[in-house]
Amino acid sequence: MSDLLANLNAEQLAAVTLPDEPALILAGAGSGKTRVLTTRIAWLIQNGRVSPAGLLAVTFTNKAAKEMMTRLTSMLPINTRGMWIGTFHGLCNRMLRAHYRDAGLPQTFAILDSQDQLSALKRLLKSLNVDDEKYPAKNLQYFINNAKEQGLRPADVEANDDFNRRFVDLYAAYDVQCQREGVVDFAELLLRCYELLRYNDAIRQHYQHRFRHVLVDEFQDTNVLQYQWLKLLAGFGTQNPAAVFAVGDDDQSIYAFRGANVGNMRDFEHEFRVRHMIKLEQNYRSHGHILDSANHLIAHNARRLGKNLRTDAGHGEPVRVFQAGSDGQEASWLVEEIRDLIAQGMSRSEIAILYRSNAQSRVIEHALFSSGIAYRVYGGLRFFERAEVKHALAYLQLLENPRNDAAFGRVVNFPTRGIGARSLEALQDAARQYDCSLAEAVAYVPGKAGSSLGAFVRLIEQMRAETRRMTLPETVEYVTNTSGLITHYRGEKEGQDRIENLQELVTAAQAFVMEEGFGLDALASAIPVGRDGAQAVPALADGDQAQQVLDPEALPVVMTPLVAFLTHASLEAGDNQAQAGQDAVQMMTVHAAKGLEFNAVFITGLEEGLFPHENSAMEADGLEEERRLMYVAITRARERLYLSFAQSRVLHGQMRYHVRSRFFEELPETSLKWLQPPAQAYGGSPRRQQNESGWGRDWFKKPEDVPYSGTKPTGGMDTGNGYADAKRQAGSGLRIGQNVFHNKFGEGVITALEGEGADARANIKFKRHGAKWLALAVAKLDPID
DNA sequence: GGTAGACGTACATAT
DNA sequence: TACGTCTACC
Repeated sequence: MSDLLANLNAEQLAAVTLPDEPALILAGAGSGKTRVLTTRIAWLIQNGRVSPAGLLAVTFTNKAAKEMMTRLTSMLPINTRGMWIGTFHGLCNRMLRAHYRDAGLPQTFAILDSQDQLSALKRLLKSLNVDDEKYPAKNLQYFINNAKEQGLRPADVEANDDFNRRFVDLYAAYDVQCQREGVVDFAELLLRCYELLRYNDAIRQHYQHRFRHVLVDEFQDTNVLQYQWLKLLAGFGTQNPAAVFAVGDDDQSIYAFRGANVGNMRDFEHEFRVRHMIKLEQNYRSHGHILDSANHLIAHNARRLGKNLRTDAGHGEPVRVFQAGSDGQEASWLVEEIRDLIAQGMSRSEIAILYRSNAQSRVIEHALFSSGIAYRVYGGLRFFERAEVKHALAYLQLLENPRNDAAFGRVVNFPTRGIGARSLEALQDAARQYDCSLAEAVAYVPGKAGSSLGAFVRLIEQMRAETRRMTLPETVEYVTNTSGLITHYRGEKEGQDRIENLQELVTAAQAFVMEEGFGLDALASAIPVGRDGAQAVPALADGDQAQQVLDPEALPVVMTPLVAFLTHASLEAGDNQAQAGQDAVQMMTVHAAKGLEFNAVFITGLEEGLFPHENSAMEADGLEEERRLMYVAITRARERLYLSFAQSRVLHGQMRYHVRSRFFEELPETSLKWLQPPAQAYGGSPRRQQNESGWGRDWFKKPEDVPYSGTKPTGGMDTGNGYADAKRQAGSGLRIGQNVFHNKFGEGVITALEGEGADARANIKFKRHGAKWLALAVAKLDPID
């Protein structure tokens, strides 16, 4: 029985077993935060303090939510699927689906991701003939999201000048457009759900009665609206509020740019009269020098709740610091250090390379690639964000809701059907005139344009009819074929990859229906009845929501497999690379690294202007946020930490010269090991002298070993080197049977070789992309073992 | 009406 | 580098 509590330290134990009252847990990096949160849930359930249906736990990322469910399943024999554990967006979506009518939404509302939102805004600005020089869609997007994150509708936003008034008007027009099209953006999910709870007494009271415990992860990253939502849900100010258990770390607040408000922690403490505040300061992750560095650094921030991490682990290795002449040298040094680590037996996936912005990854990728070190880059274009996948999803969205103008506009002429800009303009005019959706406006367009448009609408209708009795994977496959997408890409020279992604989408649909418990034979567009033993659907069909919400065990599972899949695609953009699971060095931004840990961590590009980023200087609290970001980066490391900066680097196609980051002056000198004399920084002065540990490798003596001398006018990593690489490869003896690594296709094996010199070609069978002929003069191949 | 190529411009972090 | 817009030409 007490198994759950075994191996918790005193602080953790106290947190897990707190009474049913508001609590704030200040959990330092690596202090077992997730463990405390999940053990708390398990303990509450095991001791009968709450039923699985009576608690709600919310996180920010899908990854964290999944992790929580996995751990919970391993602690208790319960099915977590029906539980209210998820992200803010996921949980709000779920509530909105269950109460779509009260929320004023169509049952099958679609979710816009940031990209979709931006194009919706561009469309709006165009239709209103707004000068996009003066009112750029991006600024408008920022304005709207910012307002929504504060819980403000257009009428609530104060506009003190004409310029701002225009923004407010556009915000209002955007909301009207979304409503007409039946789409909802990320911020709207939260705001709409908040309003649902706020203005509908029956629903609010239902959830307030139902959730006796509300647990919040990463509380420091909540925005104003999320906090308000939590207060409503937890019945703040009512007779019988839920116990809110908030876990967070003010030192790790790094999302101010998307509305995170660290002040929520203080507000929570005061408003909820928190009597239980527990600090988890015992760090189980990092060696001493690493932790000292983190503590020293973060002490430079003024506004903190105050916390100091301690560890029982020894000092470990000092933090290695490298000053490179250029970004290319920095990358070469990384490669050498990583080789050493691998030689010492560290697995690649335990090594992470972190950087401030995604653009920095390329030079590093190139160096790793040339050295044949497998790597994986997080971020960038993810699976569900790819153009061809989005096209297929747009067709699927039209099956659910033909009024979705975003989806309609995306594919009405893709593949091309003779519906050009002229026809579309006529269609948009008609839609405006009759105040209807594009699909409905088709009837008003005369002539040839009208008939081509009509044919498209009939195509969609036909697809809807034909897929009525299909399962989700069948529907996806049918749509990719019948839409003409596959045929279209077959005719394109780079089309094969896109076709494979479309096939992958079918596979993803198969996996999805299995994982989500729909099963392989569930119809795509039918609401499953009795799933998870839930009986939520019939009540909804009656239109009697009160009945449904009064049943505390009812799980509002009202999504059809297709709607659920589309939702999944919007809320979880998926992974970006095929080689998951492969033992590869991990590359990502510091933001993306939050919540993760690695044996060895490289923090690169530690230069003024980059990290701290130059744009941060413009924001209030900007520098402190950068420092917290650096704190997050440092505390990712368990055993080894490496810091590097380059005096020159190619950025946006231009050579830039940087001074090393001020953060170096904020780290404890005794924990650092400079790998060579800290030379005169550009425009700055050296603070440090050589320390006792001596110099590292002398990189400056062997410029010929450095793939990037930084002398090229542009980044140009693909130019020039290709042919030289090919010669080197030819010389290095590629042979049949040889395993190779390709940047794009991943691992493969050579099955044939042909031609010589510039004509040399190899047939390679790739694990994930099938067989391909690649010209050695062009393809970048590296032998692997 | 479709399409390929040239040109200009911008670009931090992300559910 | 990557994407939107413009232009020439089919």
